[in-house]
Amino acid sequence: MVGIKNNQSIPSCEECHATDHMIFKDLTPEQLDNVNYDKGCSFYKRGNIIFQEGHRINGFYCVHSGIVKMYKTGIDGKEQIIRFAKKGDIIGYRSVLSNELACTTSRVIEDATLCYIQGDTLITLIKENPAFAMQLMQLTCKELGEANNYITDIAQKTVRERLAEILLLLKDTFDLDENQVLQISLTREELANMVGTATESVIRLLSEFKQDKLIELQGRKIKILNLPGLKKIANF
Amino acid sequence: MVGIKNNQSIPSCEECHATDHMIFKDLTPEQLDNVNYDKGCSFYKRGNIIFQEGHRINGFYCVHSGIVKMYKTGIDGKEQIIRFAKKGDIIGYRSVLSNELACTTSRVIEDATLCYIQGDTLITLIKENPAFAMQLMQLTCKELGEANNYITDIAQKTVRERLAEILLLLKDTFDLDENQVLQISLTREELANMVGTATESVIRLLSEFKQDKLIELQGRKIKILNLPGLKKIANF
DNA sequence: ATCATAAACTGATAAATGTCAGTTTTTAGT
DNA sequence: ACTAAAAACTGACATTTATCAGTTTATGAT
Repeated sequence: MVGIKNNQSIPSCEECHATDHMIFKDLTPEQLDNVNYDKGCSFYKRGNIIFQEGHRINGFYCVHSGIVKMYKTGIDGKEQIIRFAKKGDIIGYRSVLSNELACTTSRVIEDATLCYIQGDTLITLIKENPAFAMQLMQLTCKELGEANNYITDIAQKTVRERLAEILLLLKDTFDLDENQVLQISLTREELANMVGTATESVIRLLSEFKQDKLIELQGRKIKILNLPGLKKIANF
Repeated sequence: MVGIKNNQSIPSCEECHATDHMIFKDLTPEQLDNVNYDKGCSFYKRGNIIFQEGHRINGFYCVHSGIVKMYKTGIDGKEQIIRFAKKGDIIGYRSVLSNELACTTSRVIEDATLCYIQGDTLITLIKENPAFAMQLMQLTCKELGEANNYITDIAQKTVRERLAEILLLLKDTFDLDENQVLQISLTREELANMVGTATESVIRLLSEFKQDKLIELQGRKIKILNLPGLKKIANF
């Protein structure tokens, strides 16, 4: 069955399906079709909130385009960015599976289209398709491993080392364009909220990196000049 | 089938099964019996290593008694303790599921008996028993949520706040005895490796907490005198 | 119970990072 | 292109935390 809802405004899962890390890659054509048919799609502008920490969500979202940041709100409302989601990534599934309230807020940082899929659909797929269940578990385990690494980094590395590491992470996640410029635009405050430091510290350290010819700065554009140098600073 | 291997030296899963957070609680009696039959058990003395970061493990362990610490080794060999495992907890399952090398080392801190279960057994159970699969996913999701909380804490709270929080965590995980003494014995260095700070800082801060009548210290025994006071410091 | 060893503790000092206040530049929306 | 608002930047200073070196005490194996 091909979903009759498919039209120009509702992108087909097929599009995301090409993405290599797509979670639905183990679904049968029929199962994928069902997801495609059941889902709802929305466009979100930069700054929009998809869901908020502490709220109940009954389904999860799949990012079709754009970039979403996931963060927790800590002391004095200071954000701690936990991760980003881009095309093919799913967000909110943790809350559906563990039946807990959302533990992060997700906010659009680059205009995005997201598909909403009912929690029941996820549960049904897990029961019907063990390969999909394994895929999902592996995703969760991978995220858990990364979280553990991040804990160790924040606990043991200096702010300088962590900032270098975050730049490398951003490079791996969002790539560089042909001029070696990071393909994501973040404010200094957002960088600080990833690193876990004060905005002023990020500003000062970026300037240092620039002076040391490791990077070049033009507004929010960050050009990577010396990758090995950054890796050395980050202890990689 | 009741496993013929069961004898005094090999504890039955039934014993752990009473533990409320036991992961195998959704198994059918037959499935539990299979696990019980297939498993191998070993006794480990304090200080023994169960498995090591970076090594391949083909199965996972279930703690029957004792306490195990899981840590990553960071800069200059400094440990970062990620979590503890006690009766009924399973360790190493993340590596089995994600098919990655172990991302932590696990070392016994209180003499322990652990059962070893083949990875295949876990995979089979996931495929056979969707309820168990869900249970396991929920465990992973819960750990992931906790990891995210921890990231935010380390990134935003002071060492003082984190130490108070760790004392509260230890209280919740290992309880207090009738004299309000923490039922786990950790060195100052281990506390520092949980908090993510220097040993000397933990020593000084514990002294401060003692002076402020929040706790009492006798060697490694920590007696909680003022729980609300600690919660206030930890921002809870 | 003893004893060697490891852990706990103390003080002095250095280094990293946070905070605050004010100025300049950039960004995003009309 | 214009412009208000937000973000980026700078410098001075405060605070926290780490480091180092040395002393005392507790631990756990025999």
